[in-house]
Amino acid sequence: MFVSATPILHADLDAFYASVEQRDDPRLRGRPVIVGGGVVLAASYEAKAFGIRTAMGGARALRMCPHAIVVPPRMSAYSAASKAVFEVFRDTTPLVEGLSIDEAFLDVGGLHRIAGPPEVIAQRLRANALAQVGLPITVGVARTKFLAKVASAVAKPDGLLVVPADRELEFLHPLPVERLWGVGAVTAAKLHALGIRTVGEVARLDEHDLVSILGRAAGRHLHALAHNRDPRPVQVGRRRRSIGSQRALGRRERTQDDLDAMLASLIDGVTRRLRNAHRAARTVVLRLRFTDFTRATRSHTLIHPTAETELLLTAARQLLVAAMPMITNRGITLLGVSLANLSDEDTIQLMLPFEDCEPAALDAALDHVKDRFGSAAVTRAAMLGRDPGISVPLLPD
DNA sequence: TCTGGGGTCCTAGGACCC
DNA sequence: TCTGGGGTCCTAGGACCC
Repeated sequence: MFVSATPILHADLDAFYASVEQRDDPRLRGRPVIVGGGVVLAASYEAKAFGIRTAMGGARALRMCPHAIVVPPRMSAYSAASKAVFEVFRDTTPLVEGLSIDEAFLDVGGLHRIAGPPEVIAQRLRANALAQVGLPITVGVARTKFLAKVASAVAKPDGLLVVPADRELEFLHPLPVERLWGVGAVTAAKLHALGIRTVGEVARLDEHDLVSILGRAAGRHLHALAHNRDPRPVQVGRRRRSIGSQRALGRRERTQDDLDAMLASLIDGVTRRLRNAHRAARTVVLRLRFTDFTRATRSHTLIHPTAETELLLTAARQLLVAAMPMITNRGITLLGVSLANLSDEDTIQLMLPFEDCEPAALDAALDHVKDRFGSAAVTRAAMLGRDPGISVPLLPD
């Protein structure tokens, strides 16, 4: 009996921001559109035909295509469009794993009987996205996530590509190494230096050799992908692991007061998003970029997670003050902040040093927490073993 | 007009603990 | 007393992705 392997769809919106602009303004349709200003955030396929690429400087892009239309980004419109498309995805199957604002994996393994074969499902998905949201999507279909993603990249724009289970390596091995997920400029250069240009050539390498060239994780990862071994399932409900915000500053000199004000506004925005997401953070990361394009990060981890602006701002300020000599020396061009080590907002955990975990000390800590949060609903948790602590469900203000 | 803004994951060293 | 192994956490940096 034929048992079909779990088919996975990778759905990818084409030139996402630019497509939204063309959808919302008929005058932009069929014309080269650049979203962004100083830097190209997205380019329509008409613009890409002139060689314009994402992250390219705006001036250079306009030299390549002087009649391109430049529109400022409208992030809220893209966010709304993304939500609408993800609704279409979830109407197809509940097993949707979002990868970014404009792409997702769909596990359609159990759907054959009710919805037909994967290519039919994929075709319908494309039609629905276009009819219901007005945006073109490209879909790749394969037995593994990785191959589905490669297939959609090969098929775009506005395409559909199914990689049959018995033709996988035939499809994969002639492709350039850059198609492997996780191969960027640096890794590609390393491989090229060894005369390795195709996925098939990577597949002929020993895993051990690949690890010695690229490091443990990257080596193993690439070796597996080159043989199309990718057992990762589609995961629903993955949670964000950090929230951040940054601002490019140009090359002007900045005083510490300028930077401090900017930091306050970054923290304000980011903590707002944190609270909206009902999360709390334990680690504050300060991100810096300098005139020579070197970067630095400075981080501090708090004893317990918080979503309070003041606490996080204080920590960020201390990092900034400590970094001032470096900033003065090298000239800052970007200031950013990101919050990591996220947890759910409705619970905070107080971790006590092991030696303090006698009943009396725990009771004292409990009282402190009750004072602080005025909560009668404080519960003790995880008091045994190596990780004693107190878990506190926060009451709404 | 040299290079935006949002993320993820991995590595490596030091501190600390058992 | 000395040495060592194994584990976790924190910090900083780097590669990569869209």
